[in-house]
Amino acid sequence: MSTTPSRSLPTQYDHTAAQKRWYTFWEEEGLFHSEPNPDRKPYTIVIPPPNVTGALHLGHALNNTLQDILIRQKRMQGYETLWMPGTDHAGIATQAVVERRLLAEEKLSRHELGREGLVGRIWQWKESYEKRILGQLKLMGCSCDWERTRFTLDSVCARAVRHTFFSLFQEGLIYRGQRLVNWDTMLQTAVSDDEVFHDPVPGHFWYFHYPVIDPKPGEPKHVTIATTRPETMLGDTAVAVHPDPAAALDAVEAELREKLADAPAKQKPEIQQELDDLVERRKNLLPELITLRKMAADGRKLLLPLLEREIPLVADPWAKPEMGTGCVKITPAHDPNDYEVGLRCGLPMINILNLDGTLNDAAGPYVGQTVLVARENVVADLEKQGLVVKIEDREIDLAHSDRSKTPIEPLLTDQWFVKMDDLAQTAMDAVTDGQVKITPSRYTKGYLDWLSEKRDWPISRQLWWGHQIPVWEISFKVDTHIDDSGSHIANREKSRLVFLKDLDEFAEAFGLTDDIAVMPAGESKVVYYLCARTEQAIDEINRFYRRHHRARHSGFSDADEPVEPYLPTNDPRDTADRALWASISMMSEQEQDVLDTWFSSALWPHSTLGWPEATEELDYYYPTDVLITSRDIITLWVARMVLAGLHNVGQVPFPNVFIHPKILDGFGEGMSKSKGNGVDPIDVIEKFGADSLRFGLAYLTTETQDIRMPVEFECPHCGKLIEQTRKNRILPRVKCKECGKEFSTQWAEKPEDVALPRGAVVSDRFEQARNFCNKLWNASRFALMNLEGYTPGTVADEDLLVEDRWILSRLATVTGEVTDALDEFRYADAARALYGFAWDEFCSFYVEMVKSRLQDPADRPTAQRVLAHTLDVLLRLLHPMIPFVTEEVWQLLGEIAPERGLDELTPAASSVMIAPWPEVDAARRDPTIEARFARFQEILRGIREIRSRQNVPPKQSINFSVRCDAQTAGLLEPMAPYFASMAGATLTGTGPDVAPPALSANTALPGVEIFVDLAGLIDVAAEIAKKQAEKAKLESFIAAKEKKLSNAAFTERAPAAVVQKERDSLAELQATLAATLEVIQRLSAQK
RNA sequence: GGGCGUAUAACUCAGUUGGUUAGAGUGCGAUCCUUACAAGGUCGAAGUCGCUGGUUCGAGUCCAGCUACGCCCA
Repeated sequence: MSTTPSRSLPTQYDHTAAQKRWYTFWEEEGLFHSEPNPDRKPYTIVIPPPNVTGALHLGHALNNTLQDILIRQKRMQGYETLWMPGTDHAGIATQAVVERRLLAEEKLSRHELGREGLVGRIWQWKESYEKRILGQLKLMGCSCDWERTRFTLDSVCARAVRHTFFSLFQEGLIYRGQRLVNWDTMLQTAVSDDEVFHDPVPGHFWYFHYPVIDPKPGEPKHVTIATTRPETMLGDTAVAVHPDPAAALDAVEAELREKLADAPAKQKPEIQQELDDLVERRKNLLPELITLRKMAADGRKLLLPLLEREIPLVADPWAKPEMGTGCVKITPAHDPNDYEVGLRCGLPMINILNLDGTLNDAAGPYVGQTVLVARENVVADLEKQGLVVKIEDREIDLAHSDRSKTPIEPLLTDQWFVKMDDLAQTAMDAVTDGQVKITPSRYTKGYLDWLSEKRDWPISRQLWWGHQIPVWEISFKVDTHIDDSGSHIANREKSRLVFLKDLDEFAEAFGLTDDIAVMPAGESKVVYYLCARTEQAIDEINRFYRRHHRARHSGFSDADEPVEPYLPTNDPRDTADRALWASISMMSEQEQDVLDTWFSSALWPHSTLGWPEATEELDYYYPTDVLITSRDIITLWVARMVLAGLHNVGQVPFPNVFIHPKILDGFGEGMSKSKGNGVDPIDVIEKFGADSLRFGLAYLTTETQDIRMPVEFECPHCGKLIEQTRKNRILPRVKCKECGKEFSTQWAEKPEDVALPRGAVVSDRFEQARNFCNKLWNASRFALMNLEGYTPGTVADEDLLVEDRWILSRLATVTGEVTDALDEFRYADAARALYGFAWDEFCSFYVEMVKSRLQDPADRPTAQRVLAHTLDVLLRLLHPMIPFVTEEVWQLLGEIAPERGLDELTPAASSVMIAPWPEVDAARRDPTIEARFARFQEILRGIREIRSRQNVPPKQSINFSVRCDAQTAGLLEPMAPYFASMAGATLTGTGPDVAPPALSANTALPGVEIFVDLAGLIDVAAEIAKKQAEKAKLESFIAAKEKKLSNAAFTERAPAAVVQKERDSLAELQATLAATLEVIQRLSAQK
């Protein structure tokens, strides 16, 4: 590109071409890649791996922009910088979308397709979305080391998962147990609490009678219970009543009375009503509850209707005497609270559900029916028996699966868990002792609170997409055993199995290597779990399985099998071994469940670096430097990464966690595709450019506020923006208000909708950033055009003019501000500092002022050098936020000014991406110059304001004089040319003796009075009006100040400096008022 | 119910340890196609800092209570 820039540079920055050009350039130059380099300090960030479930949205754009800004800055600062990219398999979420599609498009269930088939489909999905996601990141300009891209389900991560599981297993931190889980009957898997949302739905409250068996005289013949899920009565194993109903009512009443006393008047009636109800209840209900309580103590039983099962009446505080009937049915296998009661009271737990949500054998006549059908039938049958007391309408807070959107059924199932006690403590300690710092610090509390509950982590998921749990189960015969002579005996204690008490011996007996661990499943010593650490160990277990299979089905005489160590011989030991093998009654294949996705995500900071191998990367890059993520996964992910890092590597994964804001729409709601208010970063990039996307997001990343971003549809026909509302955002097609034509949205499914052109969802929040990039582009364009004939050279201080010294001083200050802000994750501060400097100082003043000097052959070289240098530093400061436009300009600047610098000439780096980050040039800081310059700006603004209010035509030049002290006069005189070029005003006089022209407009500033000679032009009436308004304002300020200063309390107690400041300020105001009065008088005389 | 956060111009947001007359961008009004930039320039209007009370010489800022909204946990 050696043509004259002025010819080839468009006046509008073309982001599309630049993005493609420079991203390719960076990639080809290998600038994203990092290798361990002992000569430099490392700086590492691992990407929060986006789910392969779907494409990236604006939240991801924010998350990754913030990471790239730091990565690019640190790279410029000379660190060996690694940004580790990758994606997450997101078990249930991904399987759910693929299953939904399978059903919609091919009418196939996962069971019809089979495990292998479904997993194959999900891999296809993963491939296409991974490609799309990585493509989006590249379009955004992310400088990830793509050669190192990982996936949480790839072989490297899988190895880390197996090793982690194995060591936890070996340490006894993993167990299998029964647990009430949230069961998704559609996907047929447990889902975690985080994957459940509650939605109020209209329902009923049914009241039933349960008959009492053999009531004694005076005792009720039945107990009344209420339920929202009648079918669960089939799993009831008790009815509970409060152990001390009177005391419980007392407590509630006391609380209500206290509340009543404190309540504001308007709430009192409501609370009083509650109290009245309570009194009523005490009268009508309490005696019966007390009787029931006694009956429970006496062991009275009830007859569960329909199934005719005897169930006990128990006493448990879960039964609230102030609620419902005061009695509550207990279904331990299908309700979390009842489960607790079941544990406390030692009740049987009867599961009535099949995994698909139909009722099982335990439901008796209702077997095979779905929950809803069974509900109707149960109610109908109870009605026939006259046991339904009443039915109330009621809104029910129903749990739904976030994945399938179907209601959750609580279900008791076997699950795998990680014991969290010690692990959680390590993660808490890491934060309390400062090894890990969370910014903003307020998120620390939530992290610690959550971990302190130390709830065991359920890690198994009944899914097919994920890391299959590396566990195999074997069980031994309990009825017959083998004695030393090899004959079967019934006495277990004499069995050869006694040595299985020692797990080492177990391993030895079965010839297991160190890569297989054994754990007894419970007390019985009959069932054991084997866990494999490596691929080889898995093979070994498979061989183990085949051997057992042979031993059981063909004995040891199978001549077809290749020779293996345990072939039968006449050796008595072999006989014993044979007996041992034969004693295995069942050996399962590998556990079918997979691990919770977060199990593999937790390892991400070290698994991606090659752990458990002692790789050079792990040694060099670990711990990473910062984790940048959003607040909703602090517990799910951040906490688990910390404890996994400590457990596996012995070091925290990162010393810093930065939690960034969430992006909301104009209604304050989170963005999501399912709401239709999601903005695709690609749409923003196409319309505004990647730099604008990035700068706009960084500009809004403040510490406390979420980012609210009203969104609009962009009409593809006329480009008009149509405000998005809650109504139109869910329509498949929207009509443009401007041109009347229709366009399609993400909801378009019908062919006639799909055929319409698509309307992008955008936000004009990015306009400011787009305009800023364009402003920078044009200032650069000006510089490039005026650098023709640039000769490299240092600049002597005495050659610098006021504006040079001013801009260099400001540049030094801003460099410090931006560096500090980024160090503390204050992105918005950094962006705002740069925005203000580049636009209001560099463009609006420096560039304007340097124009005339560039026309003067004598001044031109110095002006060019300062201009080139300032632009150079500015580009470097802006590069992390807006990498493309800065690179575009950097390259052009490099052609015309390949060597730059004021004190020392330096050849420009081949890319701004690897140019050194600017250092604060403290020697250039000059507060005096900055203050003087501010004075100049004030006066300039005063003149412009007069021009404007007097409607002086822009082309007409005016004369002005300034009455001021000699020092200010000395400052202003050299600025005369700038008043001419920037305000079309000729300076005709300065100093204390300046007299106002006969007809003039004036502006009074502290210590300065400006007179603009407006003979023949002035609108006297307007001017007087203006001055009168000013006078009134000044007078009110003065009055306020005088009052303040006459207050002895103020002058005595406030710091002297503050009081003096007020006095000075009052004096200035009074002087200004005097000047204003003088003008009014003069103008009035002219009238 | 517990925790965290937010409330400042029509909109989106800044506002450091309390201290002159509370700022920016968008939008609005006026004006200008001045050869870097109309995605621009210049100027202007626009605020009971959610409400109530307290601390203080002084509160957008600190404290308490209240209201509204958002998020997290149960």
